[in-house]
Amino acid sequence: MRIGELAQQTGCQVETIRYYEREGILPKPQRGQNNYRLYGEPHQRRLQFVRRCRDLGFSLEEVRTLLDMINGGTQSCAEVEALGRSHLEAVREKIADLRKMEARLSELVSRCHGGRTPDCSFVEELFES
Amino acid sequence: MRIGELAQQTGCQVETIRYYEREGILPKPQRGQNNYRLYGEPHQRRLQFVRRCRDLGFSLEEVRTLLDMINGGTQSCAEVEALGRSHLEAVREKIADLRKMEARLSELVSRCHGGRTPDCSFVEELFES
DNA sequence: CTTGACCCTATAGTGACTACAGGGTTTATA
DNA sequence: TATAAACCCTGTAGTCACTATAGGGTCAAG
Repeated sequence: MRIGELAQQTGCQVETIRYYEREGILPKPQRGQNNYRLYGEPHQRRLQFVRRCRDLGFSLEEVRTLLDMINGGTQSCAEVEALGRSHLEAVREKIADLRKMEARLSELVSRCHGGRTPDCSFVEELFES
Repeated sequence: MRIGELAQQTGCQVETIRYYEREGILPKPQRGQNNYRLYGEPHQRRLQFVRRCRDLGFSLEEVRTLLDMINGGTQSCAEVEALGRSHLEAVREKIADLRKMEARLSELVSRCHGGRTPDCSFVEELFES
């Protein structure tokens, strides 16, 4: 199939697929007489793997690492697990950060009573505290 | 004070301060005979405002909007509140996203029992599901 | 005087895309 | 058959919010 269909099948943009190829995340596919890329199931499965990892917040570098582990053929589930746990920890930290942000924003917003007053506690606190 | 001291006082990098000036977030300061930037308290207070907004996850564009509201002199606390609430909502959505991510990662990781097995459920699920 | 810290401008790089320019190929329709 | 729109290609630049580097000037302390 051509790149447009692969994009549809995987929910990944055409341009992103080309980007992944340039970055070495996807191998170069075969080409037709017209120089169009031609993809088969292995490419599709690999791209779906990449997208799932990305959806889980893995960076491309981490995805690359995972793919290397798999393709090395000497994949150790312990290494994969370690990467997964490390990333899970990062996600939890990010959640914690955002929760702090949320709490502070909630507080600031709750002190807003709207209106056309020149004194806005939201702004005042950000300027002073 | 010079830029290095302003950086220290505000916890903001020298290069970031220059960047903010280029982006129009900070007004151009006066210069000394040596062409060094010279900052006073108004600049410091403004930069601290910018940093606090950034720490709360506001984009530079949103910061710019807030500053315009304030400097327009016709600031309406309702507008500020609206921006704050909208942003708070975005933060909550991001948290929800991350929570989903966390849950999925937790699930995948919990199925990992380590070891040198060629069958890694983590990888298998990402390739197949 | 020397040297290291500080300052300056201009420009490029980061990560993960996304958009655009300019041009070729395919497909569906009149 | 002709046409127009959709699709494909490569190369390059832009997005966002910084961050780093190159090359050069100024200041302050020893």
